[in-house]
Amino acid sequence: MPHFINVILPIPLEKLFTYSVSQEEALFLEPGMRVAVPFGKSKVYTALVYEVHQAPPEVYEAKETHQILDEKPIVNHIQLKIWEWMAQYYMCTVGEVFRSAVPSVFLLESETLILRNDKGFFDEEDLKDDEFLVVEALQHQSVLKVHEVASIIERKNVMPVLQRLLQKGAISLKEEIYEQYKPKLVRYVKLGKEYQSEQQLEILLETLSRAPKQSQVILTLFQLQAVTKKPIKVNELEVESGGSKAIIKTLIDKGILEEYFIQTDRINYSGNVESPSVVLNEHQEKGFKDIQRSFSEGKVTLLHGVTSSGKTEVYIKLIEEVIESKKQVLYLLPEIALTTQLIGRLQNYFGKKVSVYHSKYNIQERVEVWNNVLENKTKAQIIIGARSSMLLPFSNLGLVIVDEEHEASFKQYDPAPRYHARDTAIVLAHMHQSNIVLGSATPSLESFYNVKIGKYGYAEIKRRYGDVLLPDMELVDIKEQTRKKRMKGHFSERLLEEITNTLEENKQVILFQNRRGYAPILECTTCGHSPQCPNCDVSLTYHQHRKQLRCHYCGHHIALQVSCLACGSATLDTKGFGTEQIEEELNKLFPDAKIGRMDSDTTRGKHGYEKIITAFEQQELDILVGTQMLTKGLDFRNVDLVGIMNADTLLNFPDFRAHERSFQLLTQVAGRAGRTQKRGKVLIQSYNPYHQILKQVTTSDFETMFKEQLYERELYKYPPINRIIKITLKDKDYNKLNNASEWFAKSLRSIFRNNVLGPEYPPVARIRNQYLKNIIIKIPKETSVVKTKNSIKRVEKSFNAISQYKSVRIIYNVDYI
DNA sequence: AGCACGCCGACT
DNA sequence: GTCGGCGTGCTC
Repeated sequence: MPHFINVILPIPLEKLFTYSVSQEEALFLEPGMRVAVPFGKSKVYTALVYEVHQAPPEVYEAKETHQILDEKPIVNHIQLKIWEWMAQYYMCTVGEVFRSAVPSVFLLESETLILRNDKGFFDEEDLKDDEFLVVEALQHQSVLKVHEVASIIERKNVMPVLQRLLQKGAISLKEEIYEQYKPKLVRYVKLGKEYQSEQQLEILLETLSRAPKQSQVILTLFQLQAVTKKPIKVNELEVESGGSKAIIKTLIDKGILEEYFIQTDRINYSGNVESPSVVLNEHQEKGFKDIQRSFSEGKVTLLHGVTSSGKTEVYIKLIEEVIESKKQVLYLLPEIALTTQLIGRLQNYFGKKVSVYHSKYNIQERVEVWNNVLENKTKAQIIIGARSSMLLPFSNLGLVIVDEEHEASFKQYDPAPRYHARDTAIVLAHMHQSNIVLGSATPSLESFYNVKIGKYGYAEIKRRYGDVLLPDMELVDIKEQTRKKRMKGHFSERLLEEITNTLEENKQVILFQNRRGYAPILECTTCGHSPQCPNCDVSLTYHQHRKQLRCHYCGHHIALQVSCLACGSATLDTKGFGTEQIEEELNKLFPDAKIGRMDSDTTRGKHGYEKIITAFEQQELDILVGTQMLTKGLDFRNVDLVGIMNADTLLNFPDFRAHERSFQLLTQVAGRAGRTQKRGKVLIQSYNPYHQILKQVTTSDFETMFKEQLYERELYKYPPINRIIKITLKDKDYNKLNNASEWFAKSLRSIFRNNVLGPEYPPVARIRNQYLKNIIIKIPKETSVVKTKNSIKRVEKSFNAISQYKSVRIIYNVDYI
């Protein structure tokens, strides 16, 4: 009886693929193990076993499995279940989920290697010039890679040449798979075998008497060994002896020292566990009790705590209870809120049980966290991480925390799967029968709505920690000020006054401007022209520090122009402003103050934030200018004043969520002020200070904001009352795209009537020379979401049957944010 | 998604 | 003539 496996391939294809295996392999294999399989003409892919069975495929012959890559499954059955749910719900393939769920090193891909064919006999005379070049190169180098051949013969398409060489018997090809994960090895040294005894050592030192540095190294090693019985690291020896790498290397080469390697873990927390337990104040305690009550009813629970109310302590208390029962904990945060501050705090309580997982960690570290979770190790009992950490191989989740649940960055935008980590985590928690709490100072309308209709439980903390008052908020009308010419750059008199006062009191200031760079657009005041990106339909953004104009979509950049490209006049001026410009203005206005800037330009890299945050914490900086990065979970003790440079850019954003977002963002930024004792001050500059949202922010009136926004969403059939799916069509041919999207929208309209919007061009209608058009489908709450998706898929099928539209890409974004 | 195959215009 | 660009179809 033959045996087969159905596998998931990491590509956007709906189907599973069937390969044949031997009986032994069939007995050994389990779902969740990786296998290498041949796919297409020449490639070898990493696939994941989905099922092992004996039903031969009917219409084709299954290829043989190339190789088994795991001894045990690296993915468990709950993961396979959640992947399928994600693929179904977010309208993508399981393969795409597979690709983004596992660390990239798990997905080995083959590379074609070109080898010399020693057995073959061929006539060199018979070779063409480029063929000869390859053969010649193989005389010096036993193996070549395809791209190396390309550079040798200076051509792009090398396969025909290689095919000819293969036929002539000059070369052979090999598909090699690489295991990319390398355990971290630490290098140790010990004395060589012949020199272990004291006598021999003396003789040795004698012979080295003319090499004082070398004998010093030997002596140090001897002393170190006497003190500790542990192995001696090379680094350690180098530092202790004052020797150099070269000296140690010489000794190793001579055989006097012997080097060896020990595999270590990259993830090691070496700090002390300081706080045995948290003590909650009465408000936190009440919140905690409410959460527990809601959990006992089996409900998803929203923790609504004002900024600085100490939600983290409540989480810690919840975690404590769960780890007692040996279950796993997942603590999800938006990427930008994953700060050293917070990680440090959790490690203080839970020490080695905490592991961190997010994209700034290198792939090797991610593999280790993955394996630790898979093996349910104690060191990975509590995972704190961004969106993708919910895809780790949990087998035993007891608690999921989604902090800052309102954050839009929980939704993956590109590539597929375009999933919302909060919503998916709820499904995941359900599969694990785990509790889940969503926390925020400014809950999303979705979650609060779910509380209102009784679907979610609710807990609240209304007071700030230590009973500190919420900051005093003031709106500043900059329209009036601009008219009266009272503005200094982008600063109103009120804001300057407050900054001066705050600095005089030796307190710190945070200024918020939700735009990085110097100014978004460079414009000619004579003709109104502003430089555009040639590949995308956007104006280029001006970057002061590099004297460049850059496109934020495709990375295209040109040097800063002196005169207008259209009319030639030297009357170029900036329009709009970013953090960089604010920083510059501050330097002039407050020459004595130390000013820092925090945005994605200044916080590159794994430890990017830390430097700036630490500097500000330790009061090396007086004023910190930043984008929304500033809003997340940072706890600065000495900040008295928060200034919002311009609230209007947020409010006028063309999106149905703009008002909700503005409320959240402004409230969160304001929450950075006065977190201890003294009441903080917040100034919001705006051209439109009578805007409802601004009023609601200043009075912290979440309920009214919620009611008004919900009313509007209901009126215009937007979430949370209705669901929406955004369909993006993409093609490089403008006319084809227009026809195709009209066709698609028309077909959809025949089913969903006026619940179809568009097709419309997005704000940026062309990116990387690809034109874009959006269609939005609103799904009324009484309608089946599954049926709707099936109907859409059917429309797509007939669409794909039209040959002229085949090249048009279709992208689904379910619950588009 | 990748990749081969095949057709067609643009050059060595 | 050959190269590479792009459209099309297929992958167990």
